[in-house]
Formats: sequence, C-alpha cells, structure tokens
Amino acid sequence: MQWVGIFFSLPWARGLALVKNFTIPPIVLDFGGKSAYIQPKMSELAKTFSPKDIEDKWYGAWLANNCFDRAIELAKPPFCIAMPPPNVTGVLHMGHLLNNTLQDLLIRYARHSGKSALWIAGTDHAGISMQVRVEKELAKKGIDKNTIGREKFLEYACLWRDEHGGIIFKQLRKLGVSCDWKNTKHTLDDDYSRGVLTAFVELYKRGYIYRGRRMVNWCPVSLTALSDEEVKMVPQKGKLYYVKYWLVERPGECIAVATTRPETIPGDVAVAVNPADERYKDLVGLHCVRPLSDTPIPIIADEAVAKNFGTGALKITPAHDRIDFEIGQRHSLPVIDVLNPDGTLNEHGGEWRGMDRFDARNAIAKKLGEVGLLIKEEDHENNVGFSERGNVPIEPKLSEQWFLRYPKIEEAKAAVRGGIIKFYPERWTKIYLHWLDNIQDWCISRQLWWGHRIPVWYGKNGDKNDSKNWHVSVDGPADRENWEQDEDVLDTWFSSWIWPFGVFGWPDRSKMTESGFDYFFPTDDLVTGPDIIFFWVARMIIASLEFIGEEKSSLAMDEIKSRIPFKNVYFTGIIRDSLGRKMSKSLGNSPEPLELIEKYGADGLRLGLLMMAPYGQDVLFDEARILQGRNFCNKLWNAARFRLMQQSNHGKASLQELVARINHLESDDQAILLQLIACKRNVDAHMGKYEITSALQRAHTFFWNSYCDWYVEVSKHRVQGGERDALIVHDMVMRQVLLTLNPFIPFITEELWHACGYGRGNLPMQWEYCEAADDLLAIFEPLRMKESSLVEAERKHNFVNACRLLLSQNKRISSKSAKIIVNLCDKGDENLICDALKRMLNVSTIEFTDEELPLPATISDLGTVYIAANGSASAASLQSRRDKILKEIDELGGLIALNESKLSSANFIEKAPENVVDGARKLLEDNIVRREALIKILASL
RNA sequence: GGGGAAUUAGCUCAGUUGGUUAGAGCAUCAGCAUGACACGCUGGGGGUCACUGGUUCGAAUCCAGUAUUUCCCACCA
Repeated sequence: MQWVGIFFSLPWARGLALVKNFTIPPIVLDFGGKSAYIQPKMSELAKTFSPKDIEDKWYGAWLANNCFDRAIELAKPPFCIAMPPPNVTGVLHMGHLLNNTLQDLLIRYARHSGKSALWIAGTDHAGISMQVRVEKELAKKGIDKNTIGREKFLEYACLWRDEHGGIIFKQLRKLGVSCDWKNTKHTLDDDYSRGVLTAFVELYKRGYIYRGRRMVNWCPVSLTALSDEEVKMVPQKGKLYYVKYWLVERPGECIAVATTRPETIPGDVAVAVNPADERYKDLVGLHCVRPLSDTPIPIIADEAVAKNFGTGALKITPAHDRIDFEIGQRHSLPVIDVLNPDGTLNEHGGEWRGMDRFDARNAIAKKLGEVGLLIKEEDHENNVGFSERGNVPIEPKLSEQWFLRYPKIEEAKAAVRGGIIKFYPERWTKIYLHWLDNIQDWCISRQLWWGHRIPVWYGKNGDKNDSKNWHVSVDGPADRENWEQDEDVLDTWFSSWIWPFGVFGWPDRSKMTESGFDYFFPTDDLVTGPDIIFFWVARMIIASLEFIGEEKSSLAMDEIKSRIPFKNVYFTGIIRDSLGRKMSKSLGNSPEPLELIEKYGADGLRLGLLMMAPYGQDVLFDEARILQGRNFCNKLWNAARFRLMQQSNHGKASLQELVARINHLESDDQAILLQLIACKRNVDAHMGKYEITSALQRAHTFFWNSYCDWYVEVSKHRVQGGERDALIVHDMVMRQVLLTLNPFIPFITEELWHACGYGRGNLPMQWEYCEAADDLLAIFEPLRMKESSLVEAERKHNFVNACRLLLSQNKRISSKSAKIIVNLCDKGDENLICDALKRMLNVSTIEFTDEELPLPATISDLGTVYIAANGSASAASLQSRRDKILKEIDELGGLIALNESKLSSANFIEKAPENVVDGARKLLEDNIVRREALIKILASL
C-alpha cells in the first residue's frame, strides 16, 4: 500500500487537499472529535482536469496504435470523409476549427458505430494566393519573377511550400483530429496532377473544353482572368457623368450620354438607344463624334438599352463591358481596348496614356468639362465587381482563354433534387439548383505559373489558332522540340473538383484499388461552408458524374447513384464574433485557435464550438462557451473521480458481464439505466440528422442533470457504503457516457476510460463499439427493469424539490436544525423517503404525521411536507409562506378556470382527440385537489 | 430586381407531425465550504413567442400580409 498524504477535514487544512489528492478508501483516524483521513493510493486523479497533461500523450498513443489508418475491412460498413483541403501554407483559423471538429466527430462517431472510418486529409496548392505570396517573398530579396523565369520561380515556390507548408496539419493534430496522416494528398502531387490533367484532356476530347476570345473578369493586380465566382459585387459611390456627343449629320445638335466610366471613351465605337425610344427614333442611323476626338461613330438601336436609365443613350465600348460587347457583336462593331493588363491606359488613351484607370477617369472628366462636353455630374451608387484576391475592381476584358461547358448538368441537378445526395440543411438545394439552372461556361485558364499547366501544345510551325495544330494530352508530344506548351495554368478549383476521387489515385486503376476506392467510394459526408457551394460542391458532383464510370453523354437515375462523390453534405455556419461580424484580421476579432487550446484544452474547445454552432445558422463566437466546454470536461472528470474514490472497481468487464453481476436494482438504479437508454436513442436520432448541438445537449442533460445531480446524490450513501449493485450501475452509466461522448471530446474520455479501467487491454477506446439504444435494451433485458421505476424516481425527485423549496423559503430555520415532517398520501411510500433524501436535503430528521400541522408547508407528489425547527416551530416566518401559498392558489385558480371553460365547450369535447380531453380532465381534477390541499395548509397556519 | 434565412427571457439558442400555464445554457439575484466537482451545489426573478389578420375546439408552431435584420443570385452603362 502506498501512502500519499494526509487530509484534515478542518477548514484551515483544506489547502492540503489541493496539494495532493486522495482516493479510496479512506482510513479515518480520530483526533479527539476532529477526523483525519489517510488514504492509500489506488488511482490518482487530480481535483481539476488538466488537459495539457493528457492530450499529447493520447495523440501519440493513437498514432502509435495506427488508430487512424485506412482499413479495408469488408466485414464492416465503410465510412469516409475527404477533408476540404486547406491551403498548403495556410494556418489554422476559426473556420477550420469548427469544420474539422465536426468532421472528426462524425468520423469517431462512425468508428463507435462499428464502421471502418477513413478521413482523408490533404492540402490545396491555392493558385493565385500562393503565387502572390511567393512573389512577395521574392520581392523582399529583390528578385523579380520575370527575370528569373518560370522554371526558377516554380523551383523557388516548391521550396517555399515545402518549408512553410503543412503547418496547419500540425495544428490540427492539437485539436485531436483523426485523419489518415500516412496518405495525405496535395493537389500538386504527381499522381493527383495526372488526375487533374486527365480531367482536362478527357473533357477536351469529349468536346466540353474550348479555347475562345471572350469577355472575362480580369484582375489588374494579379494579371489573370478570374471565374465569375471569384468576383464579388461591392456597392461603390461614384459619379454619373452626362456627356455631349455632337451629331455629325446635324451640326450644333448633340446626343447626351450618361456614363460612369469616361476613361473608356477612347474605346467608344457607337452610341446605342432603345429602338422603342421615341426621343431618339430619328437619330438612329446617324453618327456622332466620339468626344475628345474627331472620330465619327454610328448611332444604333438595340433592345438591351434601358430607356429609363440616364439619358436613355448608351455609349458602346465593347472592350470594357459585357453588354457593350454583346451589342457590338450584334452590330458587327470593332473592338478598341484602351487599357493595359495592369489597368493603365494604353496608346488609345492619347495624352492619358500610362495613367491608371481611376486617375484617368477624373482627368478625362475634367477635360470634358474644360472643352464644354460635360453637361453635369451626379452622385451615383452602383455595384462594381471586385477581385477577391487583388481587392480591386475587376476589369471586363476581352481575352483568349480556355473555357469549360459543364457536362452532366441535368444529372447533377437530379442527384440533389432526387435526394441521392442530401444537403443539410436542405434549403441549400434550392440555391444549388438555381445556380445550375443559370450556369455559365467556366473560364478555367489563369495567367499564372503556380498550378497545373494546361496540357495543350501548339505546333511551332502552324497557326496557333487552328486546332489542327494542337496537341492535347497528359504526357505531351513525343517531339517536344517542335511544340510550345500553353503558358497558362488551370484554375485551382479545376484541381479541387476531382478531390473526392483524385485522392484515391484516379485515374490509375491499380492505385485506386490499393487505396480502397472500391470500398470507400462514394464518400459519405462532406462538411463545408455554403460559401463554396458553387466553387466546389456543385463542381465536384459534376466531375464525379462525368468521370466515375465509363463515358456517357447522359445518365439514368441508377447510374447517377453509382457515380456520386458523396452522399451527404453538411453545411456549417460561418464563424462570426459575438457581435455578428465576420472574423477578420483588420478587426482583430479572431481568436488564436492554438491559444484557445492552450487555455481551455482541445476537448473544451471542441465542446464549446459544438455547443455554440446552431444547426444551419452562423456561429457567433463567444469565449464564454469554450469556458463552459472546459467546465463540462471538469465535471466529467470529477464524476469519474468520484467513482474512483469508491471501493471496488467493476470496470474491466463488458456491459453484459456487468449486468450479470447485478443482484438487485432499486428504482433509482432502474430509472437511471432507462434514462441512459433514452439518452442514447436521442443522441443517435439527432446525430442522424446532423443536429449536433441537440445531440450534445441530450448527452449533457443526461450526464449532468439526471446522473450527477440526481442519481449520484441519491445513490451516494449506498455507493459510499460499498454497495456492489449501485457501484456496478455507476460503472455502467459512466462507461456508456464516456463512449457516447468520446467522439465529441476524445482526449478526456480516453483518459478516464483507462483510469476507470473500462478498457479491455490497453486498446484505444475508439475501437470499442458504443451500444445503441436497442442494444442496451437487449443487454439490460435480464434486469427486468420496470418503466414504473421512472415514475417512482420522479416522485422522489419531486418530493426533494418540494422540500428544497420549502427550506429555501424558510431560511430562518437553518437546515441543520430543520426537521421535515411528511403527511404521506399513501402510507406505502414511507420507504421511499430514505436516508439518501435526508442527505440530499441536508436535514437531520424526516418524520411522519397523520395530522395537519400549523407549520410552513407545501404539497409534493408523495404528500404534504412541513418544515419545523428542531425543538420549536416558532422560529419560522409564516407570512412569506402564506403569500407564496396564496400566489400558488391564485395560479391554480387560473388554470382550473381555463380547463373548466375548455371542458364546458361542446366543441372541444367533440372535436379534440380523446387523450387531449382526458388530459384536460385529469389536470382539472389534480389541480382542484392540489388547491384544496393548499387551502387547508393556509387555514392551519 | 429574384430567392433564401432569421425574428421566442438581458445574451445565445431549443421548442419534433398544432394539444397542460413556452424550455435550456449563460448572465443576474439569494443562499451554501456539503467526503467528486466553487470550473461546484440549491433556490428565485425574468417572455403579449416581431406585428396584423386568417384557419382551428385549440396557434410560438399552419396560411396571408406587414416590419426589421441578414445572406445569396442578377447587375442599369
């Protein structure tokens, strides 16, 4: 026996208890009325849970035991999640935290449900943002990427990526996530890249990819085209300039045009009006002079012009506006591009050549004013497209790009509409379908170096614009010297969209087999934010439908089923601060995830996040919730600690074995076990619907309220008296609580699992099956538990609550000197009021009576309860009690009246279902009885 | 302009297909060193369920309209 310390039960000696903790069983020494405990060490748990002590230990153990490895176990159902790949050089932020906590929860939950769960992790090469970063790094060293050239730049970028990449994975491990770390993917890995290029080549062959000169969104900072999805509309305050265009055929007359962009005037090739516009009818077909030049341009009519905006006349600049471009096409107008790629004016800009577009806007407006062409300026607010990356207005620009006409659009719609792929919350399906209904071709080429270079080669001796001189393949032409590869790379999202099968090595069949594609695919759940529903979710569905299985132009429903990338999509909310603002660096409102883990522990953080993440809504981050998460962990810790302080440990046994050892269960025991079953049933039901917070809430309430607050207290005297059956029930409950909570809070549950000795061998608990409600029912069957025990326990609970209320309302009677006297409704209930209840109430005596006493009293399910001071009753203040009773009588009166009026209505009796009517009757009777009893109490006071 | 969502206690949210007098956590107030836990325990106060109508025996719940907030899509220069 190992002696660990001495604990004095004196107030001044309490400090000692904090220094060292004690376990069971205490040997009590008597020092003349003051007792001291000396305890042998059986198990050691600190008084307060300290996450730091266990987290690294267990994460290491999980890795050492290959807990997260992919295992193709045909006997088990598979479960798979492909993690949305974070940017390779990204660092953990709050969004990742929530997203990955949810995924880890689902994965661990699946493991406990007997599935072989695989969580595939990987990183994204993050095209533009990564390239910009590397350029900046180079610039710091005084290096310009154009001087070192493409190859050197890429070398440097790879180096930089390898050096700074993967930090996020290290951070994620702190959170406890259980990914298959041995097989992580990066979108620029060789095999994955082959997949990306294969997708391009296949789609090209199938006629979905084409090259064309079209209007694209041009980012003047990143100097690349962007897809429509990468453009954000931002309201801007600007000016609307009214400009005179002199008529050629009618000297002295003019047509007024309103524009927000005078700097594009040098690119004007026409003025257009609506054909139905009476004001301008006779001008159509004439010409006007482009301001600040002598060039005549035609006045044309086009339906696209709105009569009621500005003057109703629109200047047409096909190179700088989408609608203008379309009008230009319809009327065969020339295209004059007046801007350089970086947004400065080019040679068409004349005296403003080289000036930035916004400076030129002011300069040209000023000039127009000077030469008398500016009629007026108006303040004007409009939406301007911004480049998400460069954070500058994008420029609609005509350029040569690669485009994808999406395949399998109808099938992608059908998959989600038909519920083959389910969205949670469901409302996102509508947004998804709407996007697909209005889908535009995807500009997939980017004028960058960092990424997958477009696998198209142009014959050196042929016409680049003639596709006969193109070579399109993954490996390129054999005689490379005669070819030049396309300079551009693919949009990052063009690599992400094959993620769910690319991570299995697609299209390499042997790699796919080896990596478990046939077993794990389609993946089960995708957890992501709704902000990338178009960027990523929809495109993955399309890619999967197109590439999984043989080439087919259209798919039937059952074929769709076999080609989907995932079955369920869970959309998380966006994390905001407690004021509802987005987390941002400039606001400084984003907490540092690692600091939170440091402060509250990974479990506390996970729990807090899950508690504050309502289903289908944004998450308002509040550190107080993380604190709550930590507090919960501490509560759990102490519940286990309490169990360990008791004598024997019945842990190392299966649930069945525990059940077999039980001799007799009291109603309290039965009640908690029945509640345990109900708890598990509720948790599973909510988990099945991804209602994580509700699932957690159920487990929380069961553990804290039903178990700790009631059952532990009511069974304490039995447990501390070493009663075996009660101890076994504690073990059964704790065992299941730990298993149920393990997916939410893996570290602390693992620690306690082993500390309590529930583990068979030293196996990590993730491999333990967590019994479902029906399993529990079957296992508990030999116990022959009665539902009525729930009622009995509830009546006791009600009695205790009534007494507590009475005690708190009669504070002048100190609880130590208080005496509870009960006038039982049913004398048979006397045995229900046991020592345990006395202890719970902290009163020394509970007596019984048959009389009505002139004492403060209340009504409980077991009977009328009186309170008296030991010795004399006069110490009590009766007046406040009287007021309370009067208030209650009053409330009961209202309730009785309500039910009476209900029951007196023939309509109600006739039309309401029987059980509702009966319920009302019963309520009425009960309340009348209760009111009478209260009136009696009042009279006796 | 089109569509979605939200509106319940001071705050954050639950509230199953309509059925007792609407719940929880936090906050607040009062009490409590009780042989697991003060990161705790016990009790109290606090709500015209945004508003207006309608359906119904019965509405926080269903329907219509209004208001406010918010997100997404479109983009009229």
